[in-house]
Amino acid sequence: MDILYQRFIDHYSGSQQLTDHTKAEICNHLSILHLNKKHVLIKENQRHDFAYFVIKGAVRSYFLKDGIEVNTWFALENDMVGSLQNFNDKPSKETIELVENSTLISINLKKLKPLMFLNIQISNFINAVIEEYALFLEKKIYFSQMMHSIDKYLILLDKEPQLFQRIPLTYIASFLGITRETLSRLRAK
Amino acid sequence: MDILYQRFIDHYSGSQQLTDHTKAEICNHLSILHLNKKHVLIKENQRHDFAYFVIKGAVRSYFLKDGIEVNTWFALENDMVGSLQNFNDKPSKETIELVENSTLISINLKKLKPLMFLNIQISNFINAVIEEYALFLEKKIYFSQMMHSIDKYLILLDKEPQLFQRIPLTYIASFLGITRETLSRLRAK
DNA sequence: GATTTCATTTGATATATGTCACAAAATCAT
DNA sequence: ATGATTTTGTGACATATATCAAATGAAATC
Repeated sequence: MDILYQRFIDHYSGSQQLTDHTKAEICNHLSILHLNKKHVLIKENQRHDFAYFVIKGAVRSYFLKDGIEVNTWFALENDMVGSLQNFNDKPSKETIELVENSTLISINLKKLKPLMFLNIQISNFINAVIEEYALFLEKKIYFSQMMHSIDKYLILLDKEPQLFQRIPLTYIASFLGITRETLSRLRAK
Repeated sequence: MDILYQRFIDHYSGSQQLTDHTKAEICNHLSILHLNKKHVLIKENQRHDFAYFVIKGAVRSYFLKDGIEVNTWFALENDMVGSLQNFNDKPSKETIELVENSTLISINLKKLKPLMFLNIQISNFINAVIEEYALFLEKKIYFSQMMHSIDKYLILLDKEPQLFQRIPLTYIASFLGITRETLSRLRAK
């Protein structure tokens, strides 16, 4: 098995030991991709069969609100990107686009998902992926309830300093829910 | 099987047909509770073994930020409340408290969770619960990214009108991330 | 390396929301 | 019912952030 696939599987198998057979079944639905900056993985309002795991690179998610891009998050190495909507055969609410030239693993959800009704290890594996995602969303919500944007800025700077090296401030400001001018002024301190 | 248990199980079994044996296994870990307004189901920073499904009543979740309650959501009939943290044996980040006298089903996570490694139907059942929760969180985040609070107010009024009948405006304002004074002024239009 | 494009910073002003103080209304407990 | 408590509404003013405009700085393209 490719070492990159191993890395993806290890990242989500947690306490559970997967048999070689299960690992092979999962790998059947994985592929490695090399794609360039600005490439769009998932388009808002479209159905897609794939989710992606970032091996190397940076990715952003955003949706359009009154014609303006609202950035919702940034994924770096070992993060998973995709849409739970897609997992349920519904159109994505977000566009997902590369911010750097990146190496990704694509996961064929359409083919992997039905296996969860046949293979309990795969069911628990998918469970782990969704659970990690839900914990991540909880953190984001907690964060978004901070009243002052200066607090949000400082926490983000503390918890995710890499973002400020790799993601344009315009996108970060949008994620924080403020204009780029305001972010610039907060930083001038 | 109690009809209320049936209602809870049906709500999450979705496409999947559960055998009577599986249903019985789940029911072993359910109980019905009648509790009064202000009763605290889950305390911030404490571990708990239970999640709850609202049969009748209203519940709020909040955490303390600089000594101030920040309300994070309100659950009504057929909603599930609890903490993913508890599901992973970690202390809850939120306090969950009844806003009305309520009837609830308690779910013993500590005992139910290990069964997901033994019974694939239970694994998929738990999967459905967590997935619905994650979709709900996604909606909340989308909502929280609305820039103007007037938009948030109007959307909430449209999508969740019952909240305004049953949940004090102070709590709703806190959830919207504005003061009660500001909410009061928005409403005066 | 020069040119174009994109990202960031700074300034002046307008607007939205917060804060504090208090009044009015609704709800609760006795 | 009555008074006490909680919830909601209104006013005056302070502050944070948005908006618009322009300058500077950095990165990509040729």
